[in-house]
Amino acid sequence: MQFEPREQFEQRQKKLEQIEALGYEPFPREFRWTDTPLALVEKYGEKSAGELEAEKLEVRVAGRLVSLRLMGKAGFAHLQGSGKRIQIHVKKDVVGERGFSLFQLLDLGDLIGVRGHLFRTKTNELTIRVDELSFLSKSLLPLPEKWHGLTDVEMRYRQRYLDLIANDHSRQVFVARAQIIKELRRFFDERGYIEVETPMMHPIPGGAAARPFITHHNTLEIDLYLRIAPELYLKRLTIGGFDRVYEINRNFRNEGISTQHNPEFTMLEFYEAYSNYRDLMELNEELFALLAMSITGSTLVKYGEHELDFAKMQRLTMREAIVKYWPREAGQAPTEAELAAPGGPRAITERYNGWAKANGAPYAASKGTVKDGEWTGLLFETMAEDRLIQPTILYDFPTDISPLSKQKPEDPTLTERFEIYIAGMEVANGFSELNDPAEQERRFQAQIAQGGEEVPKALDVDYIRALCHGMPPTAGEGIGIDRLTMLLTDSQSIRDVILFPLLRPEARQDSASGAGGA
RNA sequence: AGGGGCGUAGCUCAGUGGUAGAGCAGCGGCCUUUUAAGCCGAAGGUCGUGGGUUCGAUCCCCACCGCCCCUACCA
Repeated sequence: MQFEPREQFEQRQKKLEQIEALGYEPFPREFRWTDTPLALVEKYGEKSAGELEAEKLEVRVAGRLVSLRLMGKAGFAHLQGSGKRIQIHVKKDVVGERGFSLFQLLDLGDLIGVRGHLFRTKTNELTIRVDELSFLSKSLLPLPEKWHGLTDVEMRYRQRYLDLIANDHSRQVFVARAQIIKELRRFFDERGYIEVETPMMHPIPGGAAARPFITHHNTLEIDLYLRIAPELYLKRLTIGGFDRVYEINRNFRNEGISTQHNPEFTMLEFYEAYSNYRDLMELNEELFALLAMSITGSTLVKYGEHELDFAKMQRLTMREAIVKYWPREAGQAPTEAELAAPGGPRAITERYNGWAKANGAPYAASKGTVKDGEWTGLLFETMAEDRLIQPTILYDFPTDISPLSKQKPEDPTLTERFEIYIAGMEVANGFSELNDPAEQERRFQAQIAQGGEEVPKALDVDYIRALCHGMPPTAGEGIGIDRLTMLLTDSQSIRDVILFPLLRPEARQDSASGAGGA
């Protein structure tokens, strides 16, 4: 076991031995505390020096040493815990010879506990006069620099614990993430939903279009796929009588990595029997406003250069969005009727691409797609998606790109499906669930016939059989928790809201590989 | 995968074709109300890795590794 900086590592190990020689346990088992640093600041932050003197309250607090100013026979330091710091004052004539020897052997980063009482210094800072010092754990490696903190992005991701110690903002983001998930649970629990867990390893990966990760089960001697969506299992549960279910957990998609994509990401999926997609739209408006309010304190949320208004959501059909965001420079915008006509979307895409390619604008890459609905989806993505900054419900998706959604009764080329776009990101996807087993089988077969890496290779016969047992009319939706967290914490990269985002494993260059005995 | 940028002390960063500096942290010394503590002293680097050009490379060129951004794939 040997890590850089070697010299400091060895010095600190020696200090640990000296601490042990003083009679302190090097790795004690517990510390009984009365308050966290945060609790002290909250409880006594307003009390005057006189009030504190009169009460002479004894407190016991544990934390990490994050600043240290030693002056001969006394010293000040800050203990960090619960995201806050509290100053301590250690005097030799109070803690005694042994206690002060310990204090002198401490390094920034060490974990200690103190017993003492509160007072205010000359500069009026709330401080603990330490009567007794407890050694709790040694930091053998130095903390990042105290003033600039840790800014190296790579180290912030790889060694997130350092980021969390050094950067309070980072800690706040993950606290907010936890609150978001808690609020989501509360929201759905209150509405009679039951939380479930469905398999992460699927024999047939379904419920979305994505390339899966492959793994293997030894005893069964079968390949399994890390799930790309829980959808098909959750719908089996609505068949089983769980009329309102949700699951919050990871999905895995073997795709690229970007500021908006991590190979494993967290989704909330929920299903509500006897409702349709319009009901979900209303539920979403309520949910997003409530979340914004409870996490940020307002329905107006700063995100980068934008101020997002979660109090209202614009609603647009996909065709309306194409008409609305059609670039003026590309000539006359198509009409919705043209987009609805057979062959229309393809002709319109070709017209648009002609202009886009001549003018260096993004164009709709066809990659072998042929159906009208696919052209429509491409057109939307090309010209409208990243312009949907304010929360927008985009609805009425083409059937061609919505294999699990129920068709609109008046227009079978469209489905009762919507997605929510905020800051140009897709954050939710919901629809009236297709529960006609024959139609579902047709759509699956069509997918398989079309082929492609993102499409299941085999028909999920059990799912079709489940539908044959009768699924109630149901509306279901998935919400991307990582992206939602980005929006509510003003984070520009998904890696800033995932504690340990996937990075390429670092090549071991130092001797740390010899740490096998740890 | 393609394009652009970055990689110098443990951390945050300067810098130059003649083998490197600052602040903080660390080490030694002084200091019992300091707070980015101060003062004095000493130490710390195969300048991401490997080639090449050159009398000489941390700097110029090439390749590789890692990270970031954009594009592509995708939610």
